[in-house]
Amino acid sequence: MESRCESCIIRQFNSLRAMSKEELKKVSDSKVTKCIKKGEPIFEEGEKLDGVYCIRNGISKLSKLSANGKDQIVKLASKGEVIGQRSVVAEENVNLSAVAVSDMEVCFIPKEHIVSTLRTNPNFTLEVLRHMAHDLKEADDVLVNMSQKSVKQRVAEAFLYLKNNYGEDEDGFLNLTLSREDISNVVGTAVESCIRIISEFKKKGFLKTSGKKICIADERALKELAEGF
Amino acid sequence: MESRCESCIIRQFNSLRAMSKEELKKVSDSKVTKCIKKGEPIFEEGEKLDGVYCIRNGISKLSKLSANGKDQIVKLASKGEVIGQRSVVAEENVNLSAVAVSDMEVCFIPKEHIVSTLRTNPNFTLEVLRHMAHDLKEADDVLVNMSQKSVKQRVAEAFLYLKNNYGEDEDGFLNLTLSREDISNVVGTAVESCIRIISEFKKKGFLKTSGKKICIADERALKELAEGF
DNA sequence: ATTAAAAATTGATAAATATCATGTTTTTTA
DNA sequence: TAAAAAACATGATATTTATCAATTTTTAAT
Repeated sequence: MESRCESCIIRQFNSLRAMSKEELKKVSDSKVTKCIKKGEPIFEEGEKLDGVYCIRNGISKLSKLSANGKDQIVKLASKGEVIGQRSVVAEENVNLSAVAVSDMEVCFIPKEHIVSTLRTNPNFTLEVLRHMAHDLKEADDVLVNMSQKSVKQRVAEAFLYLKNNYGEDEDGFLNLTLSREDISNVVGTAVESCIRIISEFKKKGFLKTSGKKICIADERALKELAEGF
Repeated sequence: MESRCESCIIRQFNSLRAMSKEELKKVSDSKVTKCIKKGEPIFEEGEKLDGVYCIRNGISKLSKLSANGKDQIVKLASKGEVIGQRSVVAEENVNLSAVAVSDMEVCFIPKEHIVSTLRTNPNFTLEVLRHMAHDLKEADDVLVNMSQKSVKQRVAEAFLYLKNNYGEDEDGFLNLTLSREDISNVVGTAVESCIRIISEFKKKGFLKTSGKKICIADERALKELAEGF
């Protein structure tokens, strides 16, 4: 199960691909692979991180607790993404909590290797910068959606997002099943409101369910709703 | 009025301070200083930028048009900040429009200089990366505020923000006066709702006005409201 | 200085969303 | 497998916020 970073495909999707052979070797020698069960935390808001986590498998929610006690999910991160990078780069405590929403396998990489490579390998630094620039744009988009779209539109978008990013199984059900509470925390709404909207979507034939699994039955309708027709 | 980057104090506040003497000289030789009147655009969403803008004076709103035709202000940028950097780094079209909310003086720096320095000077790249990491954290915070606080709380926060970041004049009025519409676009609400809340704050003695100028009369009350008491 | 246009304001009303209460179903645990 | 806990669901209601309409005030243009 343990494998070398040098031969890890996951790496190709993130900034680690800009590391040199030697740098990668050091990372590989010091990395620790961990299994994290659904529901378990990887790190918590406010902690000081000693490294970053490269996701080999599974999906994590990155969220922030607000003053009123609600958790806002800021981002979902999955295979190939590196989390904790922002706080290591900025030399600050993490501003988000990371909790597994499915069983995960992650590689912990001590920050020394990241920091020293940042200082010496401009290709790597630039690669990290590009990823961060991308994340920043996404954050802007999320903000605009949040402030300008209705809850119903945001719920519709959330399901489309889940389909586009994590796909569906052979029977057409979404691969990633989030609890109603998690969906509410992505969308930024009360759980009951979220549930009501899901019920409405089911009645209208936009969604179908089987147990906990959800299936997008009318993608076009959801899209039109999300875009605002 | 024209001056050399090498001796510009503004530079100390942004990533340009990590440039070497020679790099800075090239930048200084090719930069163009521009004056932008209140209300005029610096660049528009979707454009391809040929460089970045370093703000010497004045304040700009960075906003994004949503599908329903409303402008969401994502950030206010002022003296010392470099705008357009994200899109130059990511080699993408700008995702935000920049419009002056007060008279401005900016220096346009052709992107070649930024890009080549990014490739060769890891200190500079790291400095840009740190700034971007900071912006990303701020974006997360804004998102959480937006989704978890009421409009009233967000309006209160907006005024506190204006005071903390741009200060007040000798008579206690905010240095930066935004139109009601701009405030609404920061807060993400309808203009009428925003005006009603400002009226309420005036009645309660939290704010005072004189013509267009606004004065924070009871900062503690606004803070408590914003924090949620 | 006069007129036109834009910005600010207020009221009335409708629509969206949250909250509270309660019941059901599903999952977990002893 | 029974009991407890957690997740899901729905109704009733309150609260928040948006929308529409009309008016006043301020700013800009001729």
